[in-house]
Amino acid sequence: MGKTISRFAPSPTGFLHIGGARTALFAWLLARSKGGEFVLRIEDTDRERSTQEAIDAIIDAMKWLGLEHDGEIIFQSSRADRHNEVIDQLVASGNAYYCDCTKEQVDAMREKARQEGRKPKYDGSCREKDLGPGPDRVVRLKAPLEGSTAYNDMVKGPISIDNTEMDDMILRRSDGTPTYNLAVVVDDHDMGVTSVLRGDDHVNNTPRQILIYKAMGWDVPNFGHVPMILGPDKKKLSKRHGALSVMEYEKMGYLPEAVINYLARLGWSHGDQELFSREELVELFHPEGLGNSPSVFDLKKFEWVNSQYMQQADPERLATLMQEFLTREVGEEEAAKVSHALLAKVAPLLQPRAKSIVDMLEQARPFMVDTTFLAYDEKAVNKFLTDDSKALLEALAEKLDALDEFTEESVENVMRGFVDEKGIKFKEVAQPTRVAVTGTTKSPGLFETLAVLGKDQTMARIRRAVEL
RNA sequence: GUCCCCAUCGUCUAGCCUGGCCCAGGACGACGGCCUUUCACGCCGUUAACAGGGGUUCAAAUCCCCUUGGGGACGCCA
Repeated sequence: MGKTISRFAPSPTGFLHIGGARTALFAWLLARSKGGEFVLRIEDTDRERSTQEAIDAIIDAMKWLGLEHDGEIIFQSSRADRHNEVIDQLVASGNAYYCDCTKEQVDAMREKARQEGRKPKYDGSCREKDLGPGPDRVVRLKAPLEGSTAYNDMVKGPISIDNTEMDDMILRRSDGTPTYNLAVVVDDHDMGVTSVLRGDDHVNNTPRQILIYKAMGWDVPNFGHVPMILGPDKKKLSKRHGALSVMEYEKMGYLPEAVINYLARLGWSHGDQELFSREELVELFHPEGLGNSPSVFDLKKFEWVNSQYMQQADPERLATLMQEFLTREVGEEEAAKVSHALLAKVAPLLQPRAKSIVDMLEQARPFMVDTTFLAYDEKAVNKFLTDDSKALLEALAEKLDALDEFTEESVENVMRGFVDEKGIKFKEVAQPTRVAVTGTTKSPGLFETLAVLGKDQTMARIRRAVEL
């Protein structure tokens, strides 16, 4: 066996949701971990439902996640001629045949079988008729009538099904177009795919596809089927059921490496390890670690994972992201009023406190607005900006105003000294100052907050607060 | 209906293949505490699970069978 080639083959009927992204991630990891290739094929043969918009959305999402594919993107719709060529070969070799049964006739066969408690299937009445091409005729695979088809699933282990369970599936429709199962096999074979990792819902297709490989005399690739993702109610996650586009998570301010990490741990494990860098994932991934039962998407844990990455992230990068989000929110002109440098100074203070970029931006608000626009929380004001504390603030302001250098250290020295001098507890002046300067009772450490705010803003805010 | 797959704390999972180290470990959450200038972070602790029943065995979460429950498939959709 040569190098591992895996693939991701979405049908472009909508955005890339979290389940699809996870499948793509595992396929990507499989290839990368073995130094192989990861190819992308768009299964756009359903022209009714496929849209360019969806194709773009899928590509964008994969790009955001960093799941780069090798080579050109293959569009299945462009390969119909090749598919038909294979079908003709199958007919010529006696592994497929024309069938002129109508849909109604086949439905009747299925109904009858179901009544009799058997598996509903086509009864093979045209198998030996030796029909040629003709209008309204389909081509069916001449599937084996006995024995069984088995394979070793990379995640589920050995799977075997009696051939009597399968009927002679249609390879070419009466309108001349190839069917999905045929197209997938031909494409995977032609692309040299050695490992097919896909969603659970394809387990039943696999033996059928193996039959086609065998009929063509092709090597059968390795198959693996990953279980689906469930919503909090244990129901399958679907578009209308909480399965968000991965780009929705981007909009909510989650980091792509957090999405990757969380998704990887959802259904895959490596001992007790929870946090994995992309490099570690590539190094440690192997399909044996994939779980075989469906898992529930847990937003709380995902948030925790994201907060871990927020803490580790480069402040410069966070500042850039905050600016992007701000731009989306208020437009370029307004966003430009907040400097990158300021945001980069604020970010480290907020890193242990923010669980997403959106959250961080929200908490950065007091740092971004000018004193005149600072919003004061009514409760906080009533509780901490009393007459007594205002007097204290005025006295403190004088001391701060005398500072030449307004740094964390100098501010701390002044405040500590002030507390000693007045014989009060630090808390007694800390909370009023905090409220005066941020408008709320919650903020990063006082000294760092004042230092980042700078002398001018600090003084202005204390003065404004005293007047409230 | 028939076939296929699945089943460990609320959730993600380790352990299962190669029985004993498991009266089941980690993580998130929840709860309590510590730290502390607020809020977080961090740290410490508590909570909580082998779906049920039969076997096999000196010994079963681990092997076998059955039941139950969940999911998927049975398309001239992908």
